[in-house]
Amino acid sequence: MPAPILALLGPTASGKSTLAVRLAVHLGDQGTPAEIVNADSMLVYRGMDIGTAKPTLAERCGIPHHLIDILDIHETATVADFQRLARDAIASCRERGVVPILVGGSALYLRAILDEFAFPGTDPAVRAALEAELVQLGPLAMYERLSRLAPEAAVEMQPMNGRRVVRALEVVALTGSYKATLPEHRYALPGVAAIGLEIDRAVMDARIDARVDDMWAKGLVAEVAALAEQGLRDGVTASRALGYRQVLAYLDGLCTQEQARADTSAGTRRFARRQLGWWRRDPRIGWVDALDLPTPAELIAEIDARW
RNA sequence: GGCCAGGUAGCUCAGCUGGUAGCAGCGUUCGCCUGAAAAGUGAAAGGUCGCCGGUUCGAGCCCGGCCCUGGCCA
Repeated sequence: MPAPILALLGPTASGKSTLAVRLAVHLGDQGTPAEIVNADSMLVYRGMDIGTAKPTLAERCGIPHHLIDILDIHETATVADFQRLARDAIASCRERGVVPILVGGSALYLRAILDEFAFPGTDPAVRAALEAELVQLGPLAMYERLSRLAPEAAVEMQPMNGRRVVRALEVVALTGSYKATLPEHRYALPGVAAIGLEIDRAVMDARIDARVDDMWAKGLVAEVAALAEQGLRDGVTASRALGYRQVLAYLDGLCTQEQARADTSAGTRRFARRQLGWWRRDPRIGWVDALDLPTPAELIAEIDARW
């Protein structure tokens, strides 16, 4: 009988990381070792600690955490790579009789890991050329091209969404066709129990504001300034992270520090709402109240019962 | 107390010489999403135009009074 896979998800600042560690510690005490597999797109970056609310070593309570601090800020994280790494980490846990607890707020990453998700290939040269054209010609011209090359894919897409249009054109160039819809809600891996943390909107917003203030108090600006010295601006993904992008704007003299703080808050609230949209229509998730959390024992009992 | 500016969507504002209020920005709500996803994108809902009266076929826009806000002067 294979150990189950636990997946813990929820919007930013809902308390996922803390709950995950408590669950892992509890399971360990029960004689079933558990380890945490990160499913958060930004925790992978070394040096990005304050702004990502990366759990500290002390907060990890000795529980091994996989896929944290695995990339340099100038490297580009991608779903496909992450899918492979996370599945490897999960497989490794199961081989060792360890329960993997997948924790994260990157909805696409979670789906890519747990569901039947196959990514067509990529080609850096093709991609770079298309991206250059996007800048040059604008999204509408690219969309028009896609309409000619793959009309069935184009109708599924929004003309102004240059990012998606470029990727579609890349895949068409490489394989001749492109399918633009997400797969069914069906796990590719056996034995998954997904738990979502739900939290009152007003409380969530207040927590986000408090967390952003806390990041500032802990020295986010200094962290970003130091990373900027190391080339953060060149990191395609890392430089876009919430908090980092806004502080970079401040450091570049584009806004005041107070404006950067407010923008980080607003951006994070928007992000949290977008996260919720992904999970709202996923019927497999069992929701628990983040403000009235069950004890680890209760949660495990409920998961067992539902199994 | 006097002078000036202003009171229009939750917020910031637009509104040409009076003709059923603006594809406005932000926010909110809802949606999309396959190699940057803490990214990228679409849609919708919100207004007795400070209050009262007048002029007019018709007033956010003109006239009078009142209330409120900011600035200047006393």
